Amino acid sequence: MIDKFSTQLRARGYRMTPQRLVILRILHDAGRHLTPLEVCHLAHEAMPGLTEATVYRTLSFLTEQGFVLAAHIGNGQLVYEIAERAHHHLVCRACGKTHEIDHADLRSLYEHFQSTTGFQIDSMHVTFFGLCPDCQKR
Amino acid sequence: MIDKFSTQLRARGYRMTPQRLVILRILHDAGRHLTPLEVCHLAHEAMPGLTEATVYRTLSFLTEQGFVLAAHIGNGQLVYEIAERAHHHLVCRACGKTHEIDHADLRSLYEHFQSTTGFQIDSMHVTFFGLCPDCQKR
DNA sequence: TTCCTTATTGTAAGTAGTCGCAATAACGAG
DNA sequence: CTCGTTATTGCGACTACTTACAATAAGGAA
Repeated sequence: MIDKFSTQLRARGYRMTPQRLVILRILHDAGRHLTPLEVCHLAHEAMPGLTEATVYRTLSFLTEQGFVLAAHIGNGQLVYEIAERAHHHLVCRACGKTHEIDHADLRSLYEHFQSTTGFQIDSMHVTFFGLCPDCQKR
Repeated sequence: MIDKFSTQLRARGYRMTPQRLVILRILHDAGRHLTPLEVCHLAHEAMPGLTEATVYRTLSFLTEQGFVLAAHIGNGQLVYEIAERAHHHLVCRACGKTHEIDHADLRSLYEHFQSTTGFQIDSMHVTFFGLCPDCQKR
């Protein structure tokens, strides 16, 4: 799976490096959202020489390349996740509870955008904010 | 209009201050997205004593209160806008071109969320990324 | 108007994230 | 396998943003 990433990178004129491998593996093994700082810590354990700047640069590079998905989960917090299946989140503005939603639910909206504006949307990890059922009662 | 904000703030136990007035006026007069730093500069012109920390705190406070909408427009960039009409954006990942879309286009999706998950969504300013028609050709 | 409570600000120090540049190393060519 | 090109890293300095805390001032009550 990570071999596939390497091949694709090279095909596009980029290079696979130990640093990128470490970061991909961390995101892959985590199987959940990680903040840049969490990735920094884990990466530093796995490869002490790896610097913070490289982590930030790598995360945004991998996101551009489509290997990683980025999402904003409230008050400016950015998180990253390996790009395995497209999905989205509902986050409760009050208690922070999150609910995952399938990409299929957004497909018809994206088709609508495509036909009315010509934009081909590739946001595969959108966060919507609101109130969960419990917090609506209060 | 700004009087209405003052009244609502006081009704909720908060206070209207010259700093908040300055920042609301800046966002209102701009009539477009502003970055926190743009707001800092404009606020500093309008009220030299006003500090950066206050601008950041005020923007996030006004967002919580629903007077201002925040949106992420790519690589972590956060922008603010006065909350006058709900709308969303399509942003081209390649050239940065933006296209505004009406809130009505998302209404049925939000109703779907409400009925399947119980979450009441209040994201009134979502950004979707993709490729604009021109960049798709290249 | 004056006083009192406490929300809000400024200050200053801290943390998170970015950028330019020289050194390094991936990897394709020979 | 060796070499050369150039993508990528580490470094260090910088910018963006946040936070704790004491001082200030908004605005309700008397």
